[in-house]
Amino acid sequence: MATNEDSLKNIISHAKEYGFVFPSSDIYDGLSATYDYGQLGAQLKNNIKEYWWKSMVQMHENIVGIDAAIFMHPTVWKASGHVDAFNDPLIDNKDSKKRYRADVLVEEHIAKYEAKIQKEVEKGQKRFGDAFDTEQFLKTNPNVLRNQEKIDEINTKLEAALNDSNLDALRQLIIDLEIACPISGSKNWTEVRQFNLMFSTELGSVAGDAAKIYLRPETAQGIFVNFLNVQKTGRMKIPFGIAQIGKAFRNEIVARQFIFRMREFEQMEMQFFVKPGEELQWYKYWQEARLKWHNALGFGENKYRLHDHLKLAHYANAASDIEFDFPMGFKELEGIHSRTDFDLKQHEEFSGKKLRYFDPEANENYIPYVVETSIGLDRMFLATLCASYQNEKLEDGSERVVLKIPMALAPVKVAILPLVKKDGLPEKAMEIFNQLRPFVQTNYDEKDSIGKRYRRNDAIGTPFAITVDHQTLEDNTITLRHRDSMEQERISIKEAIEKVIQKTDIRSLLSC
RNA sequence: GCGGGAGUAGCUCAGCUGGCUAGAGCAUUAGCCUUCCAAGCUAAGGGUCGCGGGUUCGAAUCCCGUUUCCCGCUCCA
Repeated sequence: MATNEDSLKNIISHAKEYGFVFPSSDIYDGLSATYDYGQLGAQLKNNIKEYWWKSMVQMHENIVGIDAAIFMHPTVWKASGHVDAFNDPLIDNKDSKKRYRADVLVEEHIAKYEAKIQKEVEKGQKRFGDAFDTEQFLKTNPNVLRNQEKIDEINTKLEAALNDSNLDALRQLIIDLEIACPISGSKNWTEVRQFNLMFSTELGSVAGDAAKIYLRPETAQGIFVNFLNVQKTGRMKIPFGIAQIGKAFRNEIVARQFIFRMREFEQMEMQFFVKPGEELQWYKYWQEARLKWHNALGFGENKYRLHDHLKLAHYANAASDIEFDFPMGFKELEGIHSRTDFDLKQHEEFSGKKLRYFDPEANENYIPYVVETSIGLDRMFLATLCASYQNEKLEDGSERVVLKIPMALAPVKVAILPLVKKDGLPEKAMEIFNQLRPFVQTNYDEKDSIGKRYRRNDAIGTPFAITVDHQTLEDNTITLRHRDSMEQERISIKEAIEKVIQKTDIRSLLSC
């Protein structure tokens, strides 16, 4: 375990040292759980996006991409359920240091009374056997009535407190009921605090309830509200998908583990609209398709794990995560959800607009079902970094740190290195540099010994190095050095250029 | 939000029973050397010791507060 913790630390240091990820506002001591992507990080991130976008949009004739605004009409979040569900009243027990949802504590308390009623019913059944009339019993038994009265009373108070967002009343209710912490058994509670997972801000210069809008907590709703626009203008036929890459914001209580959980993050989502009844077979299809996408990167199948959700969100009828083996263990990387027609139906209701698809073959219209694939871009970035980072022991006993980033994703594809800084070698190297630049991200480096420059490029994951030596001036051959094997081959400049361009092309990942 | 640990140069850290101008290695820059797998030579730059306050003749070091990061709990559509 200690080694895993160390390895995340090493990766964080490495990411900062080489310009992949910096703490945001670093010179002001950073901002909690916010990070900036540096010169190499931005490049790597863009490459990941490109891989995802192309495999979704370019490789599927029935998937198109959009880019919706972060600001959306406030009612969107009422319809989606986020306003209600992303709003939790929380309370801490001061002794056990445990945190609970205040309303859940009360509900669990209510459940105790319900259990008592159930017990009475069972007792009654035993005593009276077949002659027992449950309904009659519930209406007349004094013990039951007393408990039921309690339940009703608590429920009334709980609802009143929740509806008025009266946090003090909620706390008072917990104290009056003498609810104790299940762990410590203590009744030493903090204040109840409201945690809203959505960031809000004001639209326009006049503040007020009407102008209060949210930063989107997920990108999916931007797709749902554009369902008809895209379907009509793109003449899309079901099944079809809409893809989107964009930022989302959640005011997490604790955001941690480097870029794994941030308050501002980027999602790559695709909502696939299907005929009702066919959603589960498409769900399976996308599960497999997405695993294939991950496995094409070659990190190893054992790095991934499929985790089915047992407890489903209110909108889903099937859900699973693709988990990745991060240094801190297997964690969610991508979610695949069968969202049914929940979202479109809700938007129909709240907007009053029909969000239906007319199926010409069946000659009927319906609200499509939705299968969603949703991957965290920042998590994908972290997964790539973690899987690529290796501290290798070489045969001669020395060590090297190398990022074995898949070639197509590597921020820099090739380094052009003159063996020495004289005899016209830099000039020759520059020629090659300029030839390659229009095609791939290329670095030129003439400082320090050749071995040192190789190591520097290993550390940022450059898959190829082209070394220009004296022989190059005579016969136009160079040494092509491979990052992963450290092997070298002597080939012509022309061959080397072709090889580098071909091997690092994103197309090598897209063949399906 | 609670508890634990930490914050000193770009990175990794030493110094921290208070006391000269705050150090090392690596990295960076310039020059030398010219060598196909780091760690050759010379020189230089870089730090208000996370921030604020206090104690003291004197604080990186002691005290208080605060902030950021890591770990655990918690939360996680």
